[in-house]
Amino acid sequence: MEPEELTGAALLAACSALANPHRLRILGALADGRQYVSLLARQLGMSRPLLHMHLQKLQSAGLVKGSLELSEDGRAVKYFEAVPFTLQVSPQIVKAALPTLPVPGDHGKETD
Amino acid sequence: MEPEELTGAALLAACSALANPHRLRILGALADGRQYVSLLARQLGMSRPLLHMHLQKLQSAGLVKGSLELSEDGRAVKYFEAVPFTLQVSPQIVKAALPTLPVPGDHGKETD
DNA sequence: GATATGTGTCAGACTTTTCTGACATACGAC
DNA sequence: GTCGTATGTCAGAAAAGTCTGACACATATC
Repeated sequence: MEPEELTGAALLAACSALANPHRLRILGALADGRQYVSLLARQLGMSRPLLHMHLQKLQSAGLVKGSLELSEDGRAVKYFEAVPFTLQVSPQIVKAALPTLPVPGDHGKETD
Repeated sequence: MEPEELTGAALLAACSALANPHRLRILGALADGRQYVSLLARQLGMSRPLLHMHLQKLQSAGLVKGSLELSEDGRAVKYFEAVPFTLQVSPQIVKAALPTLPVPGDHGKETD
């Protein structure tokens, strides 16, 4: 996530993912190390479907990474870990990312 | 906005302010230099009330600064400029900011 | 079998954000 | 006065985001 390859879409996705107190807490908790969903939900005091949704958004932005594994006793366990990114934002960086920012009323498809 | 003084509330406010394509465009446009509201609205192709709202959010987060001035011919003109900030975010930085992140279900007032 | 653990997903309600159109003010020029 | 510029604000609609409760599955243990 160096400034050179920071697209407007990636910047927007990252900021949107970080624009929620729950997701900040989740990311902060994963900074210590990987954890699986159900336990993380108990630690943070939130419902599992809700945590699932927030993790999904964080993963879509590339801020966390999940991997489904099989524990020794055979149960499926999904671990999440924080991606070691460093996001840097300044007015100039935002300006540089604008050309790759999707237009709101644009649905792609117009390459005639 | 050095990491040392980045509170959870400030981080959340900044990310929330940046989590919108219009506001990214506004901030990018102001990276070139100051501009007044009505002209900026025409340049960005958005309604003035809408731009006003977005500028308000950017200002609340401390990302832009507005100043109402009197032009030479006596008309009131409000100029906005980008604050020269540099926001840096990483899992560790988020974790460090968590203690100063307001609790969702907290309305202050409970110091009995 | 029943109970515990883990996984994922869905509909619907609720809340927040976004956006428009209309209204208000003030000043200068015709 | 009327027209143009600038400013700010408001109510209400529309869209997006958030959250819960229930459902599904699988595996291990009692």
